Formats: sequence, C-alpha cells, structure tokens
Amino acid sequence: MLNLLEMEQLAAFAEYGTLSKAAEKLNVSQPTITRTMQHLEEEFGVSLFERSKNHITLNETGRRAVSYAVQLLKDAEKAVEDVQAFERSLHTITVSSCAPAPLWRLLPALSDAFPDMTLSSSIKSNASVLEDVKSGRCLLAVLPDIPEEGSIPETYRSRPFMKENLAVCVPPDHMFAGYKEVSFEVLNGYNFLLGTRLGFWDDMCREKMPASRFLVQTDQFTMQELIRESSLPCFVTDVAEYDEKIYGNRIVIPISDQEAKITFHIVYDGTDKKYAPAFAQLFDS
Amino acid sequence: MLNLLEMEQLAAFAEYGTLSKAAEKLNVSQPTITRTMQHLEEEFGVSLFERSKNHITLNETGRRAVSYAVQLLKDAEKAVEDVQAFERSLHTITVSSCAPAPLWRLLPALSDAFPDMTLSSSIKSNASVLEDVKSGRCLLAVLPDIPEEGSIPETYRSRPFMKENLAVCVPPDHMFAGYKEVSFEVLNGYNFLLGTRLGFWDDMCREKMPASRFLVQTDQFTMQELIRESSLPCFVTDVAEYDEKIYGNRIVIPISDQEAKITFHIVYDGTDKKYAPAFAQLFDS
DNA sequence: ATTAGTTACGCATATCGTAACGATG
DNA sequence: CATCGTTACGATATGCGTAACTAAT
Repeated sequence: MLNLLEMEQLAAFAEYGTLSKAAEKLNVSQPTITRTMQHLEEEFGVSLFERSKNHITLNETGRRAVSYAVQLLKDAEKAVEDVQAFERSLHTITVSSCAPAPLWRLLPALSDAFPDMTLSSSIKSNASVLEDVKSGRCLLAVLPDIPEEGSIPETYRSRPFMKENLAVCVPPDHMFAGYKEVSFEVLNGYNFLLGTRLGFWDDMCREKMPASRFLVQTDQFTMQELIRESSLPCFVTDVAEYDEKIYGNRIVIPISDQEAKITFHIVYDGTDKKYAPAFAQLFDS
Repeated sequence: MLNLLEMEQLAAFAEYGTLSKAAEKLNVSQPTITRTMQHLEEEFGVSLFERSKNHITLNETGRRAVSYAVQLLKDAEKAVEDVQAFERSLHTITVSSCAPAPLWRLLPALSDAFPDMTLSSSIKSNASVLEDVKSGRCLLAVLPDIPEEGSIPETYRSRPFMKENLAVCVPPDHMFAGYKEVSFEVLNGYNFLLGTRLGFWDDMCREKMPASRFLVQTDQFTMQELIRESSLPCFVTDVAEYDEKIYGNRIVIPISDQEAKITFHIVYDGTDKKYAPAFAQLFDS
C-alpha cells in the first residue's frame, strides 16, 4: 500500500529537482530518499525515473505519479483539518446576526441553556446572514424581519425575538434638540458619526438617507471622543443602555419611520434533532 | 501525517463493528487494532470513539473520519492503477478499426515501424471508432470514409489506406452463380451466413438488405462447416485470400453498389509529437 | 574538488504478537 | 464463561544515519 510519507518525499524530489535537496528540505539523510524512490517504484510496479550514473530524473510516468502524490497529500491534510473542524462544530453554536443588540440578550441565554457549548457569533449584512442560514454555516440567525417565503428552506422556523427602535442623539444646542421625534426624510442630508459593527442598521441608514455622509469610526475611543467633542449627530437605540459617560448631555430623539422600529426574528432549522427542541423552548414563548 | 495502513484498519473497524473482527479480517492481532485506533486519535487530534469498559464505538466525528479514510484508500488505489495504466499506454499503440481487413496490413506495418511497442487493436462499429478517436482512447483509427467535417477535431489527419470490395459467395448450383455481379437490391430478401467481427460491413449489410436475415455464427468452425454443408450465401472480400479448404467450389460474385467498394482511411492526431511524424511517413505516400 | 546517487553496515526504535488482565452481559 | 478491549512485555523487523564507493562536472 502507498505510504504518505513516501509520497511527501516524492513530491519534495519533484519540487527540488535532486535527491540531496529533497533530503535537506525534509531533514532526512540523502540515502533515505534514494531508498524511498526505489521503494516507490516497487509499490507502483513501474519505473518512475531515468537514471544515469550520478543523476536521476522523473520520467513521464514518474511525473504522473507525482501529481497523484501531491493530490493525495492535499486530500489527507484536508481530511485532518475537516475532521477537526467538524469536531469543533459539534461543540459550537454559531450565530449570525444582522445587528449587535440581539446578541446582547441571545448569547447569555444560549450560554445558560448550553453551558458546555462554545458560542461563536458574528454580525453581518442581512444578505450574508441569509446565506449563512441557507448554507448551514450558522445554527441560529437573527434577521430584522420574517424572511420572505422561499428565501430560506421550508423546514426553517422564524420566531419574533425582541424589538429595537433607532434614534438620533444630538448635543443640546443642535437644531433637532427640541424635536419629539424626527423622520429619515428630515435627517437626510445631515452628516453623522457612525460606529462600525452596526450590521443592517448601517445599510438602512445609507439607504434611507442617501444625501447624508457617514463618518465611520472604527476605533471605539475615537468614536467616544468625537461624540463628546463634536456636534455631529450619532445613532443610539432603546436597547443599549444610555451611558452618560459617553453621551454627556446629548439628547435622544426617536426616529418616527416604521423602518426604524424593528422586530428581530430568530431563524433556525426546525428539523435539527439536536437543537430544534431546545431552540423551540427558548424562543416559542 | 496520516498513514494509509491505519486508514485501512479504521475502515475495517467501521465495516465489521468490533476491533476483534477487524483484526481477524486483516490478519493482524487484536491489540494492533487497539493501538492503531489510539494512534489515529492522536493523529487527528480529536476523539473518534465512545468507549465503555469493554466496548468501543465510532462517535460522530469518528464516522466522518471513516468516510475520509475510505475515500483516501480508494484514491490511493486508483492512483496506483492509473500510473500503471499510463505506463502501459506509453508502450502501446492502440488501433480501433471498423473492419478486420485493414488490420491485416496495418498491424504488421506498425509492428515493423515500432518494434518495441505493444499493439492493441479492436474492431467496432464506425460510431465506436469515432468515439475512440475523439476521446483519445485510440492512437490510430480506421474508418470506411473520410470523416465528415466537424465529426473529429481539426488537428486530426485522415489518409486513404486501402480499398476493399465486398462480394457474395455462393455454391455453383445457386441461382446467382452465373451472375457477373449483383446488387444489394437483388440480394435483399435472401438469407445469409454472417461471421462475427465484421465491423461496419455487418452494419452495412443490415442497412442495405433490410428484408434479409443474417444467421450470425460466433464460432469459426461452425461457420466453416455451414459454408461447406449449406447452400446459403455468405460474404467475402477481395482482401481476404480465397481459401479453397473453406469455400470449396463456391463462386464469388462482386457486389455492384458503390457502397460495397470501400476505401479505408487512417485517422490520427496530427499534433501528437511522439507519433504524428512516424505516422505521416507511414501513411502519407 | 565538489556534487550527486547508490550500496553496505550497524544501531535504534517502531511495530507486532503473545500473554495477562479487567469488564460486561 | 465467552467476548471484547486495554495494557505489559519481549522478539523482530523496519528504517534510519554514517560511511564508503562511483561517476560526472
């Protein structure tokens, strides 16, 4: 039977051209490679090399054998990696969410319900979350609406999870400071501070206020500094606790549009024997 | 690195359910299998089994590892077989012919021109020969006409090789015995003796004489006996030497149709560096 | 003289089988 | 008590590196 260690030496010889180089690269003695090449010819039952007195080259058959050797090595490596990844996946609950806020409630609940499992979450656009659901890359998805008919397999369940309302947050001397509420239409054209990792809120703001510019801050401290020191409006929601240290005396004005009042939905595979019952208990209430 | 021998033991365990059975089937001691399974868990870096004190089963990860093991074993086996097949192909000239007669001249010529090569020939229908050419399953093809434009890749060359004329062969008291020549139309409706391995002649006779029945003889001696003892007409060609021992006093009457007068053509890949020049020399004259 | 490949030899260690043990049904 | 899996031990074989040799540039 073929031996992958021998395959590796064959591949190394093919790559480096001489037995000596291959031996050096693989940290074995040069006679070892000689022996292995001889043994490979026995294994394959054909001659793989052209030999002159002090030179050895792959012949046409040898080159073909090399291509198989390389492929087998890749496959074997991939097998190990995949088995390890599968093992990890058995102990991991993967969540893809369209926004950060649902995770603040969801992750503690999951951690409580599945104390032995690793939780892995990521925030991405609605489209990416949908893809993750469909491909099975996540076990739980959080989307801002009930997914459209046909956008996900029928076996998946969708359950309302929590509401979140978007608001703008302005300094007391800002022209909006006295408003009870404000619409996207009115806001459109003003520039905003925008933190990263807002998921779909990010997309929605750009869509609803195409004339506005969003000054994206990747660094959290910079963001906080700008909130204090600039008069630019920023966004908050009713789910995040309002932190005076950050927002100082800024004033929160709810956005009046329906689109700014979101009910997040949890989506999961209703036929998953391992998780569906537990998820049902968690989310069906 | 993974070891295919260990993969085989893992696959055997999966197949036979217990370590003991696997050991027995593979003709190794049972502790060997125990050790191998332990070693496999180290290699993969994950646990692959559920163990109780005197029982061991594959867990979910283990089953996945098994599927990779099986695949790797298949691939490795296929690699060896393919390399051997490739080696053979390097020393073999494969000819697909639509009829036997051209091979009688072609094979000796090839044997002469390529004394170190093995010759491998087969007789099949025109369609099969065309497929063999297109798929590269044969190096040389013999077809009854110049292949139609587009039926084979443009890089292929077609050269006339030899002619063959079909005739019927009847006893002296047969009603056709006095004819100078005879057409398919006249022959249509009569029944004939037909040897196997006639290639495209077989198809042509059935096409041109749809009302006739062909009594196919697979055994050569039965065929010869029937030629002697029956008055049924059979087919001969001008290429096969007329053997009195077989045909006795039978009389040969040429078939007058154009379709019974064939020029065989050799077809080969004109871009094949190894063979095209030699083939050109053999067939371009 | 240097580099490359093969062969010979001796040692280290890996691997296997036997045997003994423990657990289970 | 028959079956199954693990552990321990000793023999052997496998495989490696060193060294010596040949050939080529």
